[in-house]
Amino acid sequence: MTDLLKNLNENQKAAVLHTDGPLLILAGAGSGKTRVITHRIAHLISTGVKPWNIFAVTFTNKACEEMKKRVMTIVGPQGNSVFIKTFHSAAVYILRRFGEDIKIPSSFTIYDTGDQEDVIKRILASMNLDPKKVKPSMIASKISEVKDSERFIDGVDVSLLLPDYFSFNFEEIFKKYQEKLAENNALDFNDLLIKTVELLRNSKRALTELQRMWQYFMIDEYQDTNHSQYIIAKYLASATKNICVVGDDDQSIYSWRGADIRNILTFEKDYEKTKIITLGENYRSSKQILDAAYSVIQNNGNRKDKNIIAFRGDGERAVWCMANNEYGEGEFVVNTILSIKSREKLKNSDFAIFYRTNAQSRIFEDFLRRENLPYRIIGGLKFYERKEIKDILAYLKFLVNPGDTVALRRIINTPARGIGKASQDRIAEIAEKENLPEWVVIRDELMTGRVPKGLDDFRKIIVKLMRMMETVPGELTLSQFMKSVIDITGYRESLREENTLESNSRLDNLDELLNSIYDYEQTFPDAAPANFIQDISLYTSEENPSDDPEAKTNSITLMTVHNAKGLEFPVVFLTGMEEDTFPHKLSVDTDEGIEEERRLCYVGITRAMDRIFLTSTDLRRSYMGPEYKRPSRFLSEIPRDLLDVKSYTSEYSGGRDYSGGGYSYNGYSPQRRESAASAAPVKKYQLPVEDKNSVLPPVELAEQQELSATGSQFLLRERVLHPKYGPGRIVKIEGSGDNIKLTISFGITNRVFMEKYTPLQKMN
DNA sequence: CTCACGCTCTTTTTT
DNA sequence: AGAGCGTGAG
Repeated sequence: MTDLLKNLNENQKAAVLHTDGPLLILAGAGSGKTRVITHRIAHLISTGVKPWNIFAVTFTNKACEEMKKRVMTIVGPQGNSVFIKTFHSAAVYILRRFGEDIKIPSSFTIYDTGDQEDVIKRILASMNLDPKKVKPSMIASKISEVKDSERFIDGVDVSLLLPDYFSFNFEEIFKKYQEKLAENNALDFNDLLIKTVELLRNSKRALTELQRMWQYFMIDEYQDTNHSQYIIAKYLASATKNICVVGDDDQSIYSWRGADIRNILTFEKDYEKTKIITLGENYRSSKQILDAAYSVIQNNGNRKDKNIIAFRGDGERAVWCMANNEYGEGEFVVNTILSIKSREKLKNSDFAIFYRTNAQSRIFEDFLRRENLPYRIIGGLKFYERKEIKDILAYLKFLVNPGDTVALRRIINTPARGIGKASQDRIAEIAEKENLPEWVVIRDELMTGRVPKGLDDFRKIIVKLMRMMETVPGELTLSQFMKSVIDITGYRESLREENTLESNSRLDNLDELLNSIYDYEQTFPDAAPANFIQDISLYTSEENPSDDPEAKTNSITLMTVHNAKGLEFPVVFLTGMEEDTFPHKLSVDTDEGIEEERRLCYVGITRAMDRIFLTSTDLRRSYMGPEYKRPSRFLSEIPRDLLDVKSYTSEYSGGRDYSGGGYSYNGYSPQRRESAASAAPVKKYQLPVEDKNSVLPPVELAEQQELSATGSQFLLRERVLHPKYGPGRIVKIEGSGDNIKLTISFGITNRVFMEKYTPLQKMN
């Protein structure tokens, strides 16, 4: 067992050896935190603690997976018996076992954000509120915010928690929402935690039982816990007080979700005789990277200053590359990857591209595909959020829980059976009047008047599937049953008939779903449909289930900075380092907002082991049109001697253009070209000729603008007056002679005209 | 009732 | 650039 401690420093050792009593580990980035946790688990087991007596929770699915993997490598198969979960899945486990004590049937389903919004939409409709003026997503996040709040969890009435500035009755919506969920036997993400708190408060039996089972607690990312998570931990650990929490206030990035940084700052007050251990040595990043990261985070006022010691040598300087636009940024990133790969023996999986928002991923994907570089995206468009997957899972949800009207609405006319809105409303009406579930109205054929033919089909399909499901698992495996669901409902058939590119990809996705169910039942052979449904809802942040392991290890990773927490890569690209992108526009108004963005930036930089590239653009297109960008303030917080500044200009524009006069200019004039040492352009793309000039050139390059060689009487970028559309600007000239086509931008929209037939007037 | 088309609005991070 | 909605034809 001395082996276990061999590769640890003094503080890490102390943390591993302190097994009994409260322990607070302040673990800076790269300080070997996960290592300590896993070794600590191994050490506990080696001293005779049973694996199933250990409870370890992390915050995200990915971190959880990582921890499981690493525990398994150290302790072997008995690692399987250690309870390692996310907070939410731990809550599901607890509620499934003991929820009956507070009247939560164990068959409850979990509503994700989409389901929540469906419920809210229907409530808004019933209250005659315009979903355009009152956005369901806004209501959903407000509801979530209330439910996350400390006072709500401590029992304060909703009416006292609501701001009074709403033009509508929020309280009524809230109450109806809660009723609807109860009616549907559903819990949302907040409920999982809240109900667990309620259970632990009210069920002595549950608490005793759980406390007997779990005697050692470990909570990772403690700075990200919200109030209910804090309470849950407190209840569970109250018997033994063997609680070890790990965190770093500099990496708190979830306050918008109710995470309360005070939980870590006051831990020592909550638990008497807390032992505090600081892990201040960074083993991950080379010194220059660490210094850059540190120079950023130092600008936060509200933090405990810590002395982070770089263990590694100086390494390479951080690079800041200013690109002319997002295509330049994408090209720079991909070129740099190719260039590094050609010089150094690095695998694709050694590279990661981070961005602030998921929407930024697309351009990187395009460039990576172009170069045939395999990549995988974490988060973003999630597999289980695809329409066809949600549809089929909605069938299963409904079969398991026929009270789930959200699922019913989803499937009743999917595929189309001629049961339209009118019929659906009538069913709901009858159900309301007779005080029966909607499904019973359908099942017992209580509908009067004109009954759509398809309704009878639907009834038969559901009854048949319900009978079939009774034989699962047993006669039928879950995956066999799900295959039947896809077939019997006619879903597969309707996609086959469509026979488009899209429908075929949907069919593929359904096969992937069946594969993932098959995998699931290998792990849990006795799993009933209900268990599967419950597990799957929490699985949403997982990547595509069919990603084969090979691809996983040989792919470049793309993800948001939030998703990057806890991970590390030899080469990191932190992209979109512009004001209003990172820090994000919606966070810049408050000091707290800025500080959280800064912590996020710190998290991003400290993921890098050997090299970090920060990129910004001068001009970025969004759906609002092109916008001039100023470099992120975080860049200016890094001293110049820690930054290698480059610039990169791409002529590629993705076949689109930036022109049209309508872009906003927020006062920044790019005066950077003097340092224009172009970075590692390994390879220029073959550009379609007509794309060549379609990027609006930077101001100082404007004079280099070539004259159009097509024989047009107009010049590129010339201002013209169109008789019908008014003033515009020529952004593209194609063809020659009588066949010249002009693309003219009028603010947001572009239109193409034949020069010959269009009476344009020059405007200069 | 369904489908297709065109219009509008979209602006963060995740369990 | 894309989703979601309303409208109008079949």
